[in-house]
Amino acid sequence: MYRQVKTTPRKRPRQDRSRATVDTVLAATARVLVKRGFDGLTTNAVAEAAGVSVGSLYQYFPNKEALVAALIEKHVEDMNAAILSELVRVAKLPIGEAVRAVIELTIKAHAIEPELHRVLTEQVPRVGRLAKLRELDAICHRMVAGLLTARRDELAITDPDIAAFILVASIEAITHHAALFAPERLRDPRLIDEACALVTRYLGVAEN
Amino acid sequence: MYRQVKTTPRKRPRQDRSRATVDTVLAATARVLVKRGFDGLTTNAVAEAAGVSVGSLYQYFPNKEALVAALIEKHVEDMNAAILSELVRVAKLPIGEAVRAVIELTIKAHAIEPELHRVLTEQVPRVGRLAKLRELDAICHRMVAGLLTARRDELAITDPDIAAFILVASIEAITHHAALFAPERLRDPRLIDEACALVTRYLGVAEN
DNA sequence: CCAGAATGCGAGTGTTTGCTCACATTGACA
DNA sequence: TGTCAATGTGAGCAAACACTCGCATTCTGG
Repeated sequence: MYRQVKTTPRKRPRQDRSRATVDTVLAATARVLVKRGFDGLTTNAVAEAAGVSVGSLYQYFPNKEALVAALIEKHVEDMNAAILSELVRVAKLPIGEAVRAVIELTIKAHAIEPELHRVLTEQVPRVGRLAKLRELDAICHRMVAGLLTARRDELAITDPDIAAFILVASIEAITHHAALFAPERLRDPRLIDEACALVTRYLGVAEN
Repeated sequence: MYRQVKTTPRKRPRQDRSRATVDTVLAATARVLVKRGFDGLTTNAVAEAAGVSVGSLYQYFPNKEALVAALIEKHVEDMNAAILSELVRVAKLPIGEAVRAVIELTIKAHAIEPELHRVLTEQVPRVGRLAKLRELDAICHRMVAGLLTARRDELAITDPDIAAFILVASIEAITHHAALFAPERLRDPRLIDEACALVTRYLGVAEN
């Protein structure tokens, strides 16, 4: 249906030199995206910004799509890692605190390269890159569903799966929306309080 | 920062004939987008699909951007209209019913040209088209904040503005997410029940 | 019925840009 | 130190595609 192109690397970098090249190119891709926007992202521009020749770029990325795909993958992995790494610790806290911690984690994750995040979500077509997003989304979903199931007796929910779906979508959207449209709200403690209230009241947990 | 191009029509269609052309072209744009994706959207392809020459197309749309901009504008207006037109009626219902009605309206709005909706959200860069989106979002936001304020004494909220922000973002996200990633959920009454629960519990309204 | 405006046409043009390839340089390993 | 693989180079090619322009057709108002 949609034009689908290969985004797997053409060649594996074997020496340190070439690994550095790959990193430089990816960093340059991010810089060009932020500075010139998606329209201004040409392979020549990226190569120039990276201080590398187009040829070298094409040694490791089969096409422009692959460049963007790799960048998106890295970015969403970084964001997800920021949340998942702490989720284990959070699991041990009392529910009220756990909820707040998760929300604050989500906000913190959105503070990772925010300009890049904005460009990626606003401008970059997600053709053929949704698989990864869905995958990470599913991981989040399962983790939250797990947390809810583990404490099921403390909560007023019927189906942990549906509850997780609703909560993940809501918290993500509130954070994302605030980050893009009203960044000042993210510093407003009332927003965090209300987001916590949304979750705790839904879960039937006593508010502190 | 980003490349910004004019998207205002080059010429106003004055006769019925040309108004029909404009409509045909827009409809063709939607068809091409759905069938070939954003990458496959070329002005020549649109003209051909519309059974019109490229020249005619350029009489009314100064460039390809304008084509897409007009389509997006129409689509979001259609979706917003579906919600706003009913919102007045809803305002008179008892709160529990009003909440459910709004949620069902949101779902119904997402059933308007769903394939087009998917392509527009997944593939089309929103460069220079966010103003309209923010504007309509702000309208929704104000309407909901108004509803909340009007019934403030029945509700357990402190700031109707923040509450509206949270609720609009959440309901939109739950619906959108379900529509794109798990359409079968939209037919699951439990999802709607739980979404209602999320809102009513947050607002401190007794559940039925 | 006619003149001028509005609309429609589509082959062709100019530019942009993704990507290649023939060659140069550097590193690994014996 | 020599050899081959790995890596780097960038001028230039080829294709795609947005957009123009000179002309044909249709409509409108008098």
